Amino acid sequence: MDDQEENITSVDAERSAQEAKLRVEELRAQIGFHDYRYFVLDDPEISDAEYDSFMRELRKLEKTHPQLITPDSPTQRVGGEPVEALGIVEHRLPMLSLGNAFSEDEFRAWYKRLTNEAEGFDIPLVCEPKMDGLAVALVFENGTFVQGATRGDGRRGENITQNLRTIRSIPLSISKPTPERFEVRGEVYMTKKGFERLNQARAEQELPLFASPRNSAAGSLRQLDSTVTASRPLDIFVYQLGWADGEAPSTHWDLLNWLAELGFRVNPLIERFTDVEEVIEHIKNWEGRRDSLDYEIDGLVIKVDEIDLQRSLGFVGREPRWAIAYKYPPTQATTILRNIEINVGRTGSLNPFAVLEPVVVAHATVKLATLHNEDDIRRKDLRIGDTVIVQRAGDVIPQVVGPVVSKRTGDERVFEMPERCPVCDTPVVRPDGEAMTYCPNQVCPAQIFRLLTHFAARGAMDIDGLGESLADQLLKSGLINDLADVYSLTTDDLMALERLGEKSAANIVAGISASKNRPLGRLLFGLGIRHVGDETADLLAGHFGSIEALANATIEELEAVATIGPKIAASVFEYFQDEANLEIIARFRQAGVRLEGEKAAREGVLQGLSFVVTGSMSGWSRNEAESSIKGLGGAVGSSVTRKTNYLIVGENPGSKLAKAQELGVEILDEKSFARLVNQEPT
DNA sequence: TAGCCTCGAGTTCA
DNA sequence: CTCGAGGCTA
Repeated sequence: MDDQEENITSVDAERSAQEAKLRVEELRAQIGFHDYRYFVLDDPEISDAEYDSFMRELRKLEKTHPQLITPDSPTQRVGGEPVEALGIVEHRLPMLSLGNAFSEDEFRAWYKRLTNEAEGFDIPLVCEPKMDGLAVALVFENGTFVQGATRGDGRRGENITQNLRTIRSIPLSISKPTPERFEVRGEVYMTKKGFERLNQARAEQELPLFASPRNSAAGSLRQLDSTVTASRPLDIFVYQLGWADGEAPSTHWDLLNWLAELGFRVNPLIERFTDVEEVIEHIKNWEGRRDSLDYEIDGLVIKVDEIDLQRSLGFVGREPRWAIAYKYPPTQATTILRNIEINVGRTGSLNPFAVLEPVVVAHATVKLATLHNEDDIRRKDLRIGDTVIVQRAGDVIPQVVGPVVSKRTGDERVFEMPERCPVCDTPVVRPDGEAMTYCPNQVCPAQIFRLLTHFAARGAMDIDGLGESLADQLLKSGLINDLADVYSLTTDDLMALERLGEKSAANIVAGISASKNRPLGRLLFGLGIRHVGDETADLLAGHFGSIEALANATIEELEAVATIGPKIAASVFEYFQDEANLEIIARFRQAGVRLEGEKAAREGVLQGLSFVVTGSMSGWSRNEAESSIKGLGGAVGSSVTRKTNYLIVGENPGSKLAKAQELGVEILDEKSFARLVNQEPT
């Protein structure tokens, strides 16, 4: 009897679990559909009450059958534990930036270059508003949203999947057939209204206000606790397919429509044109109307419609040639140029900057702006006391555009470059033909200070805890006089400094110690040799393999390296002729700082060879290809020259192929490349 | 020698 | 993000 009873209940339980599963799926589909109607189409089909009752039922079922909860359930948009830190996501295909056109002429020039390559045919173009928000990449697997990331530096971004799930117009699962895996790109933004409401609420709670819709969208997306993100009025427009394992439409226009059909929110203002003149008309049209939108845009993006044509147009550097951002003039403000002061850089360059009467431009208060050099000030005819026009380039970097001449009173002073270094009083020099004026004193305190902070900075030796303020203290106290002194610092030395306890002193010493093992390229970069930035430093490290070898290289040997010309060669050569520099390196050696390259690089099979990559490969991203070349000691160039040893050709190669054939550079296809680096594509 | 492309160096503000 | 400058090709 007992047995039978148990059987019956377990059968019941099974049946009800089965039913619950079906009902849960049904509810999710319903809710997904109504989310789409409400948040994407802005055209709800049912009342809020009906919607709520679906949600309630789903929550209840999930509570009694927790095994049915999946991450793509609408109940999971909000919630989950706050995370400690946002993870890092490598983009399978880098997220690039766009070239800019600031005028009709620049835009026409861009189009002309396209038509030249397309043999004079008219090229259909698609125009879309350029949202002032944050670019994100959304990855879908089997129709389910599985990962979302910020653009970051383009190669890797932050994992904000949980935060993106809270944006209701992003479908968590797609009911229509989709490629097995694909990535959609879009811009997350906040409406002007939403931003104002948010700030109002924050003002009432006496919380600090956000500066702009863009800033608050950025802040909201980077929350560690997604419930905070959920409370922020974010939305998204998708505008591109990153990549897809499967079929996708062959024009950008069709692609956008397809994305819309899949349930993504696509900006309804997107238009397609077959004639450039129409595009220009459209651009002009929108300039006046941009304020009427409830979101901020900083221009329009114009893309080539044909995706095949996009592919064959390819890229220049990090920018696609098949798209351009037409930027509306940035917002400007006028203020008073109070003074022009001088910073002394690491290279001894005297860099004038404007001290401005604080003024709000594009949501930020501007007080300072770089003025680059003497010529620039002359060219603009800026005088101290002038009323000047200020803007933020790319809505970020403050820039003095020029004086308002009509506001001159006659009391303005013309700027004169000082004749002596403002820091060490050494007479300055301006080499022939150069725009910069320099303080020639190699031990000018300003130069030493900048050199030290550069040495310790992130891209160089990356010494934790050694920032500007500590560098300043160390130099002033005389604990450090040159770079090598860094490695003789003790915790006792540091504790003698103000406001430094035992713990932080120990941390700094540990940071210094950890920096001894940085790759050779980082050290070379940190030395601050003129014309040797991070790229050239890596190149030299890979090529020579050790400081020793580099120091002993002749000018000819240096110049033999691709992209090293007479100037860089001379600069490097001279650096190692200087006794003081050699002594510092000797002391690095004593302190145990690594002065050799990576083993892989030095013994790399591609040592001394230079490569250029063109076209796209199926098994490698460009980054992967380049890093495996570099990992084996090879150098990667961006254009084919006589010094190039191999051109690696993927699908739809660009003009580099022709050049390589012309110059007789050896050409490798993907397979032979994979064999060469002795590694199957990933 | 001009023109294109990259790299280097200095920079702002939240 | 900007400008300047170096390297390289045409």
